Amino acid sequence: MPRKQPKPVQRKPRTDALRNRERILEIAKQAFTRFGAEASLDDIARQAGVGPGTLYRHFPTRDALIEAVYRSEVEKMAAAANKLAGELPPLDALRAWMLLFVDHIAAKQIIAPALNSIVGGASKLYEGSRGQIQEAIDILVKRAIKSGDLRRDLDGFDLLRALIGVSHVPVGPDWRQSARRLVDILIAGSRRG
Amino acid sequence: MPRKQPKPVQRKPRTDALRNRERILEIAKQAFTRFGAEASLDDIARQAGVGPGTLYRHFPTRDALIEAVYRSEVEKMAAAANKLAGELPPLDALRAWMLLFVDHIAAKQIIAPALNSIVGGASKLYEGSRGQIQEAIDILVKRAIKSGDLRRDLDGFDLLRALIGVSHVPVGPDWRQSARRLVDILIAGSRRG
DNA sequence: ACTAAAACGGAGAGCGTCTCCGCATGAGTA
DNA sequence: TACTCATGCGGAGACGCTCTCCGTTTTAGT
Repeated sequence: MPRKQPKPVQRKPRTDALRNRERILEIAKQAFTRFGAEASLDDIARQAGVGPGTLYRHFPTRDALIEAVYRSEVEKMAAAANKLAGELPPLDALRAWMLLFVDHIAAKQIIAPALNSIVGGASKLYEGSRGQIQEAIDILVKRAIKSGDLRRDLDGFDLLRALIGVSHVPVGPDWRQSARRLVDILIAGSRRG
Repeated sequence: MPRKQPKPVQRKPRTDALRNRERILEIAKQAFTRFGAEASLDDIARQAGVGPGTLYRHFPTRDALIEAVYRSEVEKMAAAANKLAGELPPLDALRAWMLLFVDHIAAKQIIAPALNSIVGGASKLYEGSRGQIQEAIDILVKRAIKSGDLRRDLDGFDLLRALIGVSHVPVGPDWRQSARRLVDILIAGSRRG
């Protein structure tokens, strides 16, 4: 009998690793906001005071970094869905969430390509975030279908795609109004016919 | 008195120039379809049998090339709008055009980022194509408003954005169905309330 | 045929991505 | 505290892409 089992150790992650991870995320957030999703990763690493190797170890792909940066936003949207579902009538809740979604995006225009990656990304990496957002809108849609407000054949994902489209096309000053109009159209068109 | 005026010459463009331009467009079309809007321009040049310099002289920016490649598609969409407007009742024409739009895009999935550039692009270069597409949908929307089928506050551009959104998010096998569902929703939501 | 304008195309500067691996550091242990 | 080795660091460098510059070639016009 071995006295020391191979120890399924899960050593505490090193503090410098954690520190670096945070630094990178912080800088990346700024960089993506300033320069869009194309920001130079080596630049981010440099500004964060780490080597490129470190950045790539933490986030193997650009997409992984993007997802990490926006993960908290995604989680906020998911939380909001639950909250709204508990507070408002089905249809109002859905409308409120959709408006929240576009507002949220309008606030940080740059998020759009990122979101696109998250929702559409083929990579397994996104499964998590995509799942969360999809779940969020599904909760609201299903509830509104059950209550009889919406057509039975409605798919939340379709709405999501339309929303992303709106946020994707860069646009002038009437951004917000345009977005609201579209949400109205989508909701109106989603009602039980 | 100068015997020879500076001759406002408009020399016939050299045949090799034209030939190269066509070659580049042809290859670029294939490349964008295969690899998306990120396809390597030097590669395109190489395959077209010209130097990078030649490609860049004809199309100073990647966007310029993209627009040139898809210009004919844009023109097709514009022509279709006119044709449909003359053949179908207002609402049917609009629906048909929207379906055509997504089908057209579904066929060459890769077109989406390009379209995005064309519609949203800040650069003056796009003015032409954007104008054409916007005009196309506006014709149909305005007609349907006039006939009383659609809400008066509808903006064709809003619909366009939604459509682009749909085409933008890469998606699996149910692409087409999803697109049709969304068109239905948009049309239903656009009716006079 | 001749010539000047037009177009070509490739070498190369510059930037970005991403990997590899020798070295530094800090978590566990006594 | 001292030791040790897994863990993490970071920079050098290979590679690919974009875009420019400029000497050479080609062609339209005469």
